[in-house]
Amino acid sequence: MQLQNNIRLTNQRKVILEELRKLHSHPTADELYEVVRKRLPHISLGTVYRNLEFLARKGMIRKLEIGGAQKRFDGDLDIHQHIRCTECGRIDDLPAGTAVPHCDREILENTGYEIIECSVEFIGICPGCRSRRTGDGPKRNGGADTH
Amino acid sequence: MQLQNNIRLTNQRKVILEELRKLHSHPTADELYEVVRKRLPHISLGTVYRNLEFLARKGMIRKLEIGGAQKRFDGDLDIHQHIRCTECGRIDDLPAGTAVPHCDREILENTGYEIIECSVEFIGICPGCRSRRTGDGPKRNGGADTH
DNA sequence: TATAATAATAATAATGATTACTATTAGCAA
DNA sequence: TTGCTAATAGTAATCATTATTATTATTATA
Repeated sequence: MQLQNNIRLTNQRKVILEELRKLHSHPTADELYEVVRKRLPHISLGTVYRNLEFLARKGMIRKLEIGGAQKRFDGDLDIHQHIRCTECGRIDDLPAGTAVPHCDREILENTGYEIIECSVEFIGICPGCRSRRTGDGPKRNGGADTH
Repeated sequence: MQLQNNIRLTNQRKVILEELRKLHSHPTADELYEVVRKRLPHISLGTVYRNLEFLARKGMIRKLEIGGAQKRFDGDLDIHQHIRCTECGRIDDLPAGTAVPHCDREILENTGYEIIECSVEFIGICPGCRSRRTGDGPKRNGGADTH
C-alpha cells in the first residue's frame, strides 16, 4: 500500500499524517513530535521535520505562511484563515469566508509578482490570555476553540 | 535631546532609526546591521536587535507580522500591506487600500479574541525571480519596486 | 518468496537566527 | 561635574531547523 504514486508509506510518515489530521492546534514540529512519540517512542525529531516538509510539498498538508518564531502545520486542506495570539502563540481557525481580502487584481499585476496565495492573518489576544491578564479566568489555553 | 520621554538617545539608536527610515526594503536585523556598520563600524549586532525590538515596542517602527525565517522591520508607520517572494524573500509594499480584508466583526468577536491587527500578506514570485527562472531578465533583485 | 535498489530513518553534528550575559561606557538629571 | 543607571560591545548560550551518515525498511522485480 502506498499513499500515492512514488510516495513510500513508512510507519513514521503514516503516524505523523494521522496525528496531524487529528489535531486542530496547528502544531509546530516539536509539538507534533511529542504527540507522535507516544505511538513511536524511537522516532527522531528530524524525521518529523522532514516528513512535514515532504507532505507539505506533496500538497497533503498545509505549511502555514504566518508569523511567529516557529513553523506551524495544518492537516486541514480546506481554505480558511487564522487568528494568532501575540501572547501565547495560539492559533485558531476562522470559519471559511470570515476574511475575504479585496484583492485588486490590476494593482497586484502592476507589482509584477506572480501571485501564489494570499494569507490573511488576524492578530490579537486569545480568551485564555485575556482572562489570565485580569486573573479571573482559565489558567492555560482556556477559552474559545473555533473547532 | 531625547527621542521622547524616558528614551535615551544614544548615537547607535539614532543611526539605526535613521537608516531604517531611509530603507524601503523591510530589512532583517543583519541586513540593517550591515548598513549601519558603514557609519558605526564598531556597533554590535546585538545592539541592532535590541534597538529594533525597543523601537518597535515604543511604536516608532513596525515589526512585520509576516512569514519567513527572519524577522523584518519597517520604518514606515503608515498602514499598508506587503507582498513577499517565496523564492528570494524579497518584500514589497502594496499601495494603501490594495488589499482590504472584509472582516466580519461579529464573527471575530465570536472567537473571543481581542483584535490588535489584521495582516494581509500576498505571497508570490517577484519579477526578479521570475525572469531569473526563464533566464532572460535581471540577475538579482531586479524588477518591480513599488516605492 | 527472495533479492536488489534506494528512499527513509535514528542519532548526531552543524548551522543560522536570536537572546542572554557581563564588564565597561555613555546619556542625562541634578 | 558628578552620580545614577540604561545602553553598549563582545561573547557565549539558546533555540529552531537542516545536514550528515551509517543503518534499516519499503517497494519493485526476479
